Amino acid sequence: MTERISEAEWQVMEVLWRQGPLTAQAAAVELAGMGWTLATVKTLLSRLAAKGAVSTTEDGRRFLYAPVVARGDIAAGESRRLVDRLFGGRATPLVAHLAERGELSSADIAELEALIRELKQ
Amino acid sequence: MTERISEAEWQVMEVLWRQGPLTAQAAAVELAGMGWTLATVKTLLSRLAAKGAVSTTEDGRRFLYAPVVARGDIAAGESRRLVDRLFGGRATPLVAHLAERGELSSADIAELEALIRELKQ
DNA sequence: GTAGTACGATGACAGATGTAATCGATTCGA
DNA sequence: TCGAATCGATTACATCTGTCATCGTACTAC
Repeated sequence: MTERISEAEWQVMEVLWRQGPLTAQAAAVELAGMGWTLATVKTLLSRLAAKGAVSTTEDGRRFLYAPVVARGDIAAGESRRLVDRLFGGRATPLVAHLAERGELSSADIAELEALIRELKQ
Repeated sequence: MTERISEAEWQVMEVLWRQGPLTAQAAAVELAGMGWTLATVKTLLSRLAAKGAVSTTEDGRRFLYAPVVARGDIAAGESRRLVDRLFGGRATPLVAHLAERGELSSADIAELEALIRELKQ
């Protein structure tokens, strides 16, 4: 459960988080954009099951795969890792960095402003 | 130069960014905290040189290794990747997420507020 | 009932990564 | 001058990742 999830695996998790329990087949359809074969999707699902990130429920002859870990938990972990590694654990430099690089639109900035106001309560 | 830099390699880059050109020996001393042998540090430096992330300048019988890529460029790329992957490319949800998880101290929030004010000019 | 089809399981394989030992050449100290 | 120390280079090797093929089995449609 504390296992890392690779980037390809993350894509698979995404559809499970969005679409709830799915068969491998259905997941593959949902992942058509990735250009993977069904075999590849099955491998990724197996690996996710092996590391306890998804559960398998028998549904006749096949499995329904459902996410076990919450998206937010993984996202939190990965964000933390990045912020620790790249910005000494502080979020402000990250935001400053994104801003500096023009990665923030004025809409983003407005949104952030509202968020900050909210956080200050 | 567009090659990714692994996590272990990043640690090596850190000392090069901080300490300027260094010999493998000196870098290893600087990285003592990682619990790596000198051999490991040398391997990482070679790999970084192979992918063009550091330059090697002969200094007598050994090399001085210096960073070629800017820290900010790598950080930007990695941040972007993470934000794209986890938050649909928008920074606000990342900040909101960190806030939600209590990852932001009130000092952080104050800092962010100041930053936002600045960004609005 | 048998030929195809659809499952999950298992095996494959190359490239990246973490971690390190060893090697051939050189230099330096005694 | 000769052995020790030190370089970078080469080799090693297990694990992880991306990507997929194959296999044994069970069902489905004729």
